[in-house]
Amino acid sequence: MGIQEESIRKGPWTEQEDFQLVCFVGLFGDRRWDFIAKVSGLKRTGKSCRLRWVNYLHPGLKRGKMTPHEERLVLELHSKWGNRWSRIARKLPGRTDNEIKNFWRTHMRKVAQEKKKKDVVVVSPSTSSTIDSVPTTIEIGEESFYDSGGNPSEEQKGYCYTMDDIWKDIEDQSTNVMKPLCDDQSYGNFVSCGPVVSPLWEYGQYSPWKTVEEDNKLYAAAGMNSNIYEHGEGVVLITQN
DNA sequence: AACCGCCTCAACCGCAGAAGC
DNA sequence: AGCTTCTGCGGTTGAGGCGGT
Repeated sequence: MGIQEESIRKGPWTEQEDFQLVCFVGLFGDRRWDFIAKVSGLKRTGKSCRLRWVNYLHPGLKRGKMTPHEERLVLELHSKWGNRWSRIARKLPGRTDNEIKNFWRTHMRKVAQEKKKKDVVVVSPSTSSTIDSVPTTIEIGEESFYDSGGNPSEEQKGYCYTMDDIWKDIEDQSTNVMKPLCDDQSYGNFVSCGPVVSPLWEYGQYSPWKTVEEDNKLYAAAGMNSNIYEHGEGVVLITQN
């Protein structure tokens, strides 16, 4: 309570705020969010800063629609782990738990609606609080997935772990367009990661900044000597700190 | 052109566990 | 060992966009 909390900003982030956050994460790394929130002058909570970074500003993020492979992987992993979104996200480089969560909700809604249309009656003891109409059994093509309703059974019995092929596919795809960042994911470590592919922001649509020039300015202002090249559908960022 | 309903996704909240002191 | 602070996770919400009528 008090004066401090009254001045805390909420809601959508502005370009200026993004800029400040990128600068300070560049300086101090992506840890100690309360500290970053304080020293950056952002009237945001550390939590809010972290979320903005993780879900939107992180340079390893892959934007845009999920590929069929990714969708399939999400479904498979959800059938295995339930609503462990962050755990699932770790298996999809460049995707956030939030993104996967959103995808799942959308997906489940669609499935539920299609089920309704087909007039298939499914008993639903699901404990999910968000998707009431989600059936326990979801049929996609020839396969079935079991919604654990956020109460996953670790390694479902009888489940054959055959994700390797799918995962390999994803990796093969992703090596051309993006690489996961190394463990220490601060901007300051770009160089040690070698050339790093930037977020696949589509300018004017996903990028918080509108042009390559603006991006270069931003990273330069953040103390990062970088060159951004447009490359097909995405944008490649090479830092030379 | 205006309205309406649905969909998407960014951002919030509360909670739990980890880490630090 | 116990308290405080930080971090991460999962659930939820609401604004804005979009398509249909």
